[in-house]
Amino acid sequence: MATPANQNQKADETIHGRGLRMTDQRRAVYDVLMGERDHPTAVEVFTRVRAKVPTISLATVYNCLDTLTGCGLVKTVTHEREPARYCPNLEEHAHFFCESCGTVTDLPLRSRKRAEDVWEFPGEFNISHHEVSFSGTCPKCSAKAAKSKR
Amino acid sequence: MATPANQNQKADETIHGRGLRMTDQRRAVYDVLMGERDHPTAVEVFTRVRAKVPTISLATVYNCLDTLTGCGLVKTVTHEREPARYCPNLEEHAHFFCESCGTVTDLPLRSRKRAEDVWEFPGEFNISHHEVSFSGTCPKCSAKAAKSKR
DNA sequence: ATCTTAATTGGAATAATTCTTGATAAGGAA
DNA sequence: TTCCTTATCAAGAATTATTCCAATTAAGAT
Repeated sequence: MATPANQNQKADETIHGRGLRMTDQRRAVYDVLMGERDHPTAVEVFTRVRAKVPTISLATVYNCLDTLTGCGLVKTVTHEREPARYCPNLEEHAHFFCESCGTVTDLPLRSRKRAEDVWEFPGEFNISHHEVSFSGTCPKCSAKAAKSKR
Repeated sequence: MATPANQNQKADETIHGRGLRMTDQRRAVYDVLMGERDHPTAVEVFTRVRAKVPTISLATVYNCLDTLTGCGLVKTVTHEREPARYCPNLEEHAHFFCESCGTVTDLPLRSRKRAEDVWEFPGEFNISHHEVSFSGTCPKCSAKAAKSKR
């Protein structure tokens, strides 16, 4: 069981609160994201979901991902025009993209820090969103590279 | 004259240093970016460049933008799978995307601040790049919205 | 049980970008 | 200069992620 029951119920309520239905397809997509939290692309979600709902179409996966993000249950993650990835972590965080192995890591905000304080806003900007992405090599790949160099 | 002479010479040297040539097309693309610094898309660069080099093709504009970014003379800016934009500002900075008027604003780094200090890196990550983008409404559009609401 | 509307499906359409191939042009050697 | 080699360019085809569309299916309300 990928998604804890209480999380599932909260998702249900959120969906219903918008006058929408928690269909099998939406639940399955949500479960996939809550299961392996590795920031899959739409196509990856599609192949995983088909294990549970073999008749689902890619268009529906896109639709489900849209509704889930629209409800605020899931976040869309983009990086350099690569296919969009999806993430059920609702806490404020940034992402690290490993150029070597392709993994994506969540980077939590350090306590008492705010992104808005790092850059200078020349005027009265009204911030509704921000997205921060780092890239380079992850700890595993960095270690591997250091060893092979020696 | 869009690009100051000394900037132009530096660009020449950078290009030649890589064994490449500063062709009319590359110069024209670079001039366009240094001229109106409004983060144009490839297609926007294309239409502007055609005023100077009417025979240039879109493929060449893409090629030129690639070589210029490869040489570090220009940066590619992406935001939520919208078409890539191009920016000749080489200082470290973030971008603000106005959801109302579409303009992109450079946000300089506050002195003595570092992006890496805001997020927690669980392990020995090797950072090679980072990209930070905010979105919302710019000062002009915020003011307009406030006035019309009153 | 029926009605109404939301949701799903499969395929076609779109849009940004990349690839391919042949033509052009530029710089260096003879 | 003339030739040779290689980089660059141009035009259009190809690719890829995503969205759109029209027809069917399913769910909840009456």
